[in-house]
This record gives sequence, structure tokens and C-alpha cells, in this order.
Amino acid sequence: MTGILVVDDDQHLLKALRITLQAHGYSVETAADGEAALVAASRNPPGLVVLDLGLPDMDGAAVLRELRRWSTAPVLVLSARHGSSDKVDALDAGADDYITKPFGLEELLARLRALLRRAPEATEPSTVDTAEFSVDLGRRMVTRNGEPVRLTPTEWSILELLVRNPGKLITQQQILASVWGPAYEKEANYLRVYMAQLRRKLEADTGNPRHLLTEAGIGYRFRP
Amino acid sequence: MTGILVVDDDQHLLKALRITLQAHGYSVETAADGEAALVAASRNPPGLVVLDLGLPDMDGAAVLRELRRWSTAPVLVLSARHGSSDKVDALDAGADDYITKPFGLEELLARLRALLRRAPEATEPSTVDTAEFSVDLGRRMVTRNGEPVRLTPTEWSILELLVRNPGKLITQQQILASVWGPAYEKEANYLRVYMAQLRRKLEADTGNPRHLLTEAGIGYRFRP
DNA sequence: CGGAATCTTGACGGATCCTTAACGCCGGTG
DNA sequence: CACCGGCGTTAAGGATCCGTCAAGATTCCG
Repeated sequence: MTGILVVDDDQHLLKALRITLQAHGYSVETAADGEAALVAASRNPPGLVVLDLGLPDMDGAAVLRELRRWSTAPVLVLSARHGSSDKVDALDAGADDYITKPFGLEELLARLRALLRRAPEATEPSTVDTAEFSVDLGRRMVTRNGEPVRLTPTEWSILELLVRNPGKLITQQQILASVWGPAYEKEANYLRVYMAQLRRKLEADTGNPRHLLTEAGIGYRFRP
Repeated sequence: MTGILVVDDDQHLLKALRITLQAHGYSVETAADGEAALVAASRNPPGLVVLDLGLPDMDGAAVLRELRRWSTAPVLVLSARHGSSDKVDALDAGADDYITKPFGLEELLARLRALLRRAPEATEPSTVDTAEFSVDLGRRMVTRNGEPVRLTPTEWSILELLVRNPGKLITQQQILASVWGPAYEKEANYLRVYMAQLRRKLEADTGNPRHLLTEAGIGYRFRP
């Protein structure tokens, strides 16, 4: 759940954005002026910032520059000013996008998706490590004790799904649907076979797995 | 010097953009329709794409989706349509930004800078070495035990793609799209033939390759 | 126009991977 | 204590994929 910080002095717009963004699965934090925005951002670093340029206490561009001193989170700027120089200044100050009021909510959401699509590469590490093995999502490679481990396509698909949700319980239906397709009514026997192979290749003691855990009757879970 | 591919069917706009972008230090390539754009992008991968949605031969969104199958270069969409759904469709199809005609050149340049700021730094070493052979990207030359190795154009294209992404798994579709063009549905048999030739020329033991590895069912990988 | 290099196409054996079935273990239940 | 359902393990069959070779088609270049 990506965290979004919304900065605007218009309480109505703030509330509307909060409701809309939360309805689309984002975690939302709000600030009404530049000072509060910087405090909120440092206390709980957001995955993205929506910033209004017209703030009561300080220039929006100043907030942007201050934020850029230590944060690389994408910033989408809102503004009532249509002038070309305003856009250029904001973009060159570190903004990643700029839209003018009034704007359509659908367009705003689409631009947020476009920005967040790029963001994970910069924030999330592409590799997930455990005490025994390491999974490199970007290179699609698994190493154990420094030695590469050969995984079949199906084995990788299952491991990738589990590793991308650390600690989260993934149901058998979710795995089957993700790997074999929505006709997931296939026998759950597949899972038992492939989980056994994954453990044989990755776990030291297949009898007592330490990272690929079974939740009887429900599904599986990856523990880092 | 970053390479920018500009796709538009308006010859005047194309020329104006070429001159402006080159004046700002970018290397510019142009295409007048979707097919030419995809061919140009696969032949000489650009660092950024400026794409007009209104093309004569195919839908701009289709070009975008096809490009996204193998390229991660940022794409800025130009369009004469101001509709919200047009913007949402383009952005969700993989575009990174969307501006409507007419637009200011200064704003376009600022948005390009913002996009390129996020782009992964293309700090490629000019040569890549392994224990057995050495690949000089700049001179387009391969040496083995000090002796130059003759490669055909197709062989080089495949090797270059693999070597530019050390350790990363490249899917068969990515290779086919990059070398033979976006009509990548060509038979994967090509790859088998050329990988065999590459290994015969570069590997000591073609039966047990040490640098050009196969991932059955997925693609190939270069190990330094 | 002719020869050489390169690309395309097809076929075959072997390797890899997916599917399926069978069996034993364990915990819960009547 | 016997039964039963869910899970782990293993192995064999078949389907798919890959490496290899060679011959025909095409392009390139003198």
C-alpha cells in the first residue's frame, strides 16, 4: 500500500483527494502548508507527493527544493497558474509532473499510476535476502551460498509471487491463478510438488522449512 | 548525449522539434509512422521517445503497447485531443507524460528534463571482459585470446543485447524484438541457430557454456 | 553477372520440464 | 483405535524445448 502525501491549503480539495485516493487503495497523509508538509514527509517518508504550489506560508517551489535535499520520491505539482514559466520552474526544481486546476480526477489518478510505475525501481531494492538464499527479482536469479540455483519457470513464478509479498499469506487459489491462470480449479497437487522442489533447492532442512512456510488448509507464506 | 526518437506525421513539426532538440544537446532520430518508429527504436534504442498519438498507419496507443513489450525508455505523448479518457488510456498504456497541442517548446523541454532525470543512468563501460573473450561495445569488436573474432551482424546484435545487461535474464521475445523487429512472433528457432553459432565462436566447450547460458522456456543470460 | 557470405527453414536426437499417480506421514475426529 | 483429509515426497511417463546439422534461399559485393 503506497503512501501518498497531499499538500494543499484548500480543505475541501484536501478532503476530496483523501477520499478518492484511499478508495483506490493508497495510504494518504495530508498537510495544509509547506512547514507541515516537510515535517510529515520526514516523519513518515511517502512513496509520492502531491503538492499545490499556492501555499500560505512559503512558496511551493521552495518546499519542493527543500524536499529534494533528502527525498527522491516522485512529486506531482498542482497549480492554478497556466503560465509556461511556472511549469518550467517547478519541473526544473525537481517536480516530476505538473497539472493545472481545474483537473479531472481520472487524469490525476492516471498520472499517479504512471509516476508510481517508475518509482519502485528507485526505492524498492531489487533483491530480497534471507539467511540462506538471495532472490534477485531484476535479474531473475537465485543464489544460495553464493552459488546460483537453477529454477524452472514454474518454480520461479511461485517463488517470485511469495517473495514479492514478504510475510504475507498467499492462498493456494492465488498462487494457482497467478501461475497456471484463472482456471485455478486445477488440482492443488501441483503446489505440493513444486513447494517440495523449491524447499529441496533452497531450504537446508526440508522437514523444518525456515522461509517457505505452510499454512495448513490456506496457503503458503514467505518469511525473510 | 541522450538519444531521442520523435514520432509524428507532421513534417514541419518534426523538423522544428529536431532542430530544437539538437540545439539543446540531444541526439535526434525521427519517424513518420508507427511501423517506422518501432523499427527505428529496435535498431537504435533511444533514451526517450516523443510520440504523437495521431499516426497515419496505426493507433498511437498500439505503438506504445508494442514498444513497452521490450523497451523501458520513457515516453512522452503528444496529442491534439484534450479528452480525459484519451489521457488515461495513453498513460495506462505505458506513457510517462502527456501534453496536448498546441504546446510551448519550453514546457516540452522541461518535461523532457524531468523524465530524463528519472531515467536510469546509461553509464555503460565501453568494453566487457570475461575469462575467455572480450567485447568492445564502442568498436563493435570481439576478441578471444587476443585474436579478433568475426561475427555476422545478427550475431553481434544478439551478443550486444546480452552483454549490455550482464547477469540479467533476457527473454526470447526481447531478443527477437530487438534483432528482428517488433514482428517478434518469428519462430524462436532463429535463436537456437544463432546461439549455437555464438557459442561455437566464443565458448571453449559448447556443450557446457560458461558465459552464454540458457534458461529453458524463458530466454538467455550473459554471465561475465 | 557470378561467387561468397549471410540468413532462413526444416528435421532429428537429446535434454529439460510439466503432469500425473502413488505412497507415507501427521493431526483431527468419531 | 480406526478413519480421513491435507501435506510432503518421489518417480515415471509424456510433452515441450533446446542444440545441432545441413541444405536451400537470399543478400551483398566485386
